[in-house]
Amino acid sequence: MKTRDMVIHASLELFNEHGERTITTNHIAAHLGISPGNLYYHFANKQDIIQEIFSLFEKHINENIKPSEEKEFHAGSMMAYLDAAFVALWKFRFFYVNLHDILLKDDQLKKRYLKLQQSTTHSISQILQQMVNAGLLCIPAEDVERLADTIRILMGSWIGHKLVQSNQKEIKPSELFDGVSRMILIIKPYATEASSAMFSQMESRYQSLIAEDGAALNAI
Amino acid sequence: MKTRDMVIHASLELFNEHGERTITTNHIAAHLGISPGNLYYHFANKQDIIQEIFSLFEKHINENIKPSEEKEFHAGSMMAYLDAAFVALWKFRFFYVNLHDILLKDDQLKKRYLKLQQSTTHSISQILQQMVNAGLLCIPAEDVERLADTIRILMGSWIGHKLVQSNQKEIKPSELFDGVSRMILIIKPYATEASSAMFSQMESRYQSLIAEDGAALNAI
Amino acid sequence: MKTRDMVIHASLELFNEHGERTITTNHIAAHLGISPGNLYYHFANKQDIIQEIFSLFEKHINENIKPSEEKEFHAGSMMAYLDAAFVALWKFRFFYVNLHDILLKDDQLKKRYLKLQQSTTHSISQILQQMVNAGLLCIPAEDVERLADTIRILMGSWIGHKLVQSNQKEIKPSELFDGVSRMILIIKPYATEASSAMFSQMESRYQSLIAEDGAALNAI
Amino acid sequence: MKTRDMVIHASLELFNEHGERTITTNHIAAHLGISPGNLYYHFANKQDIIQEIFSLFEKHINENIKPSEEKEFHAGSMMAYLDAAFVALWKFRFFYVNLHDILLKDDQLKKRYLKLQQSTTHSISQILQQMVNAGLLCIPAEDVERLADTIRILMGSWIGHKLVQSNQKEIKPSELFDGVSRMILIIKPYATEASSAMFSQMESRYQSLIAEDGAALNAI
DNA sequence: CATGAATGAGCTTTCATTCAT
DNA sequence: TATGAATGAAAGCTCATTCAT
Repeated sequence: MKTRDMVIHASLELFNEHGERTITTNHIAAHLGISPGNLYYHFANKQDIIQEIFSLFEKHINENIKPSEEKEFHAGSMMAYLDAAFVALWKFRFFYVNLHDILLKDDQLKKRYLKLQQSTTHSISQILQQMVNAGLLCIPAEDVERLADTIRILMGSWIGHKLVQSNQKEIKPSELFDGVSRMILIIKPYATEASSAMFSQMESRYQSLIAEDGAALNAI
Repeated sequence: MKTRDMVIHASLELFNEHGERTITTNHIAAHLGISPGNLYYHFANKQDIIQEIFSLFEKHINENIKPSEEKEFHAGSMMAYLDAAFVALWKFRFFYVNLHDILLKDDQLKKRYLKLQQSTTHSISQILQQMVNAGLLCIPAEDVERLADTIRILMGSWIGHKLVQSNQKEIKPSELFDGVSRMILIIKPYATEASSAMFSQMESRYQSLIAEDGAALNAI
Repeated sequence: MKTRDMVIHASLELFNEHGERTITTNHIAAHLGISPGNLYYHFANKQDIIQEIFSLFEKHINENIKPSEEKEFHAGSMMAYLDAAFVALWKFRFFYVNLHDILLKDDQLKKRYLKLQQSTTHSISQILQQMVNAGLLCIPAEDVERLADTIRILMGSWIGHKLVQSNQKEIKPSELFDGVSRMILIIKPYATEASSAMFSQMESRYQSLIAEDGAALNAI
Repeated sequence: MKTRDMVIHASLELFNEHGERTITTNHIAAHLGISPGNLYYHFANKQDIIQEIFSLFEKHINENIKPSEEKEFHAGSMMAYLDAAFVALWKFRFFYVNLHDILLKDDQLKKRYLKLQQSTTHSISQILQQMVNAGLLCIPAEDVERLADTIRILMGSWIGHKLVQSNQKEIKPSELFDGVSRMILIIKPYATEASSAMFSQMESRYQSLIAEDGAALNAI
């Protein structure tokens, strides 16, 4: 791997584990066994590294998280979306955990973040609307977008809260599943008769995953 | 006011406005026109100040935010609770905005925070249960606590997200009301026939407050 | 002496001896046996120190270098002025030797410098005019100011050039006198019959001082 | 053009425009679109580049600035000399503006500089002596060399002072002419009756050039 | 209670220079 | 000849904290 990429990945790793505030550029360089000068040969400054991590985040999302494009709605597509979303949040958790501080110093990054936010809300809206169209949900038309936005906010804060609650630095996959199940909890009351069985199935699937504390996501 | 209290209040103010990361102990002392030595006479270190602010937060919550103790449920009691909660979050917003960093270095504070969290979730559970008992909500018994917890998380992150989204440092009261209305959005689908009118009323009340961009909370 | 003043004087000394470019704030602190933090407790940054040295320079000039206010011109007053001026330039030589670099980064200081320059030119003009009025010089009216300005420039660059020419870091007082004698050289050709004797005297005085390589200024 | 020469010329250009202190070897390489390694293949270090620029300076002077070799003195020859000298100073201005710093670290260059200085003073002496011989100036024999040296110093500092005084990075040709006119101002009082008309002519020529702010030197 | 000077480790960043290819 | 990644010492500066008074 090229030094530049090594820096990006090491930074992500260290930021995630110890927080962006704690990790200095010297820490990163030392961790990789390179000189601080070399790090600054590849990046203009610390923010620049963060921006590059954010680019990785955007790429990850574009490649892994897209609402299904099929006309017919499959129950699995929502689950797939949520699973993927929580994995993404976990992989880039330092960002969400320090959102305010990071965006405070970097207007450009803030703009990129807000754009991503918008498109995320849009994706969630789309999924909800698909489900409405399929007769699986019954949401007042004027509430769809606000609901989608609320779900997005909740997703973004979920990992931060889990991280605070558990004393370990590592999060267990089951805790991610718990996040997903909260989203389902929010959506479920809008279920129609046609879909309530499906939601029950989904819930029990996640409950058992949580119970198993499964090693399913170990490969993350 | 005693120096000790002045430090606490000034710190809260400065942390809220500029972020805990930005505000140094010297800033606080200079802002008050006292010496750094004096500040450290009253506090062991910066964390100590934050702990005291947290005490203030606890006190504020205990005094202002309690689920109604009446047996019968009044629609107003939920609104009162939510209003008060969002005002509290706004008053101590720096804390929620930097939650992770602050708790990372301070295990004792973390414990206090987790305790407060628990009791908050409990309060929300209680309110939900009261409403269930009053026939206003229909929530599966096994979901009440998880729903309450989810609402709490959402509340805790609301202000952080608003702060990121709006470019101003100040938040408008209407934005707090928007937060409340999101909570209602989450609860509303559980409404029974008996209460749907009430929820509609509540919603329209907040929508108009948001529209007014009311000066109602100016006295905060 | 207060730390603040110690820093100013040590900086002046070190800048003069090794050049402003070479001397870092850490050098200054180490030289005084104080911590870098302490230095920055007293000064906002390196430029701030330089500004304070410049204030010292202004003060030195205001206190020591003023054209005589007497109506009648005494030969001694010009000599006194020139002597004092060259001593001042010597004392603050680092500034003139790095003029361009120093002013490039500091617009405020540049303004102060330009102001001082103006008043210096004005002082020299005044002296020349006094001598014209006293019938000691014969300078076309339209040339007085340009001549004064030229003399000022020459004075400002004299020490720089001497410093380059001599290999030692120290300058000998005789070299300052050489500077003065150059000024006299510039003015002398404008002498009238009435004053040519006086100029001869002045010249021979400085020639003998230069020859002596006198210890006269050792007390500087 | 060979890489080596490209580096020399680009460095001269960048040093002149932004100052030697500001321009790094990496700037130079980037400006030329070559690698820093390549630059260091051609030059041992930064000083080496400066030395080469100085060689260019010497060459420029030898080719363009020589006192007329004719026995008889023409008024034009002094003007030609001064014009050429100021153009040379402008072309290599970074050197004079940072003289002290540059020579401080490089004894070899210092020796070369001192040699050039001597020969310059000699040239000016020669011109003055020619004019004395031609009965155009009346300078005491013992003053000729000191006067020449003084003129040289003044010339060397002229551009530095203009650069400080004007806020622009560019100097106007008229400002160079102003420099020349100062030299004439220094020499003029030594004029004999036979030459005073000539000096008046020269002065008015430069005054009008200054007034015109002429584009005459645009081809520099 | 209060002052304010002082500490010092450590931060981000720079830049002349080197060296394997 | 040329590349460009890499070095590393050192720069200016910060800030939570200490301590003599």
